Amino acid sequence: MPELPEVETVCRGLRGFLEHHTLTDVVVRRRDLRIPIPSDFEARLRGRTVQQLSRRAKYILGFLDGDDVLIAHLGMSGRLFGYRAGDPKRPTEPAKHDHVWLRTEEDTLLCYTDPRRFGLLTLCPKNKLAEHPLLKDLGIEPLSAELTPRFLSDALSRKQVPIKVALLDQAVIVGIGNIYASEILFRAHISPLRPASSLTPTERAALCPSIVAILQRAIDAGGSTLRDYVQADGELGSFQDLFAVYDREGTPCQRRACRGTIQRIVQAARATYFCPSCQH
DNA sequence: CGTACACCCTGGCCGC
DNA sequence: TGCGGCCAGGGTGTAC
Repeated sequence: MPELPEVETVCRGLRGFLEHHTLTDVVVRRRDLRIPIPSDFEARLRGRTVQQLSRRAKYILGFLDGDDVLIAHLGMSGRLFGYRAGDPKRPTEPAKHDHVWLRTEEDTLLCYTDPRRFGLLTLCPKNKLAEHPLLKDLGIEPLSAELTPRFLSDALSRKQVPIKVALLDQAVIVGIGNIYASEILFRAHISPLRPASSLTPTERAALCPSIVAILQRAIDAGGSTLRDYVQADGELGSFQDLFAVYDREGTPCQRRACRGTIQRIVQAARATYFCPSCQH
């Protein structure tokens, strides 16, 4: 499900439920997620107060009082829902794929749901976070000052893979997933088929503002709602209405004065959408 | 080292 | 209605 804009949206939505609140109850129904939930997970969480929620790449990090950080990843199909006491939508029984239920001292219920179980929930001591295997090789945050034309030039000049595949590489820039990679390249007028190292300095420079603009606009829209993705409070994201190319195979290119038709191709076993007429 | 590919898992949809 | 095949927003282990 989630790329950076969706994870950022979920993280922001969860703050009102979790930040400065204490976990009073932890129930794990399935431990065999992508990484097994540790056996001492419940004991280490119970009674802890969430001091701060933040996002790193596509991970949500919950900094607790005490030694630990809660690490959450939503994989392809993971969701996190918060329900206040008295919310009519609040479930009384776990749904089929509700793997973890958390409660806070004010009786907020937090449900972690993930049918495909590509996501994960785990804990890491704060002083080992930087060296955690899931986090230690992550690249730069695209919505930070680290993203510069200079950085992109250096990083892309050494890569032989197509630029679309390079944008998905979380060791270079984090947070870009399969939807936004196509949208970014459309905005930058760059063909997804171009080897990353073949981009001219001008094209590499054009990529930076496209990355920022697409991700920021998607965050502003509350992320994209495909199939049944919803935010932490159940609201729908709307960036899917602004897709220029993703999932639009066969439709006319929206670019002014372009008469092209959006094509779907497969790269690294994943769908890529682009306009062959105005992306070169 | 970088790259290519299979695989992890469940569910929805489409065609027969 | 049932079934097989394909697809899905992510990430990793393995083989070259």
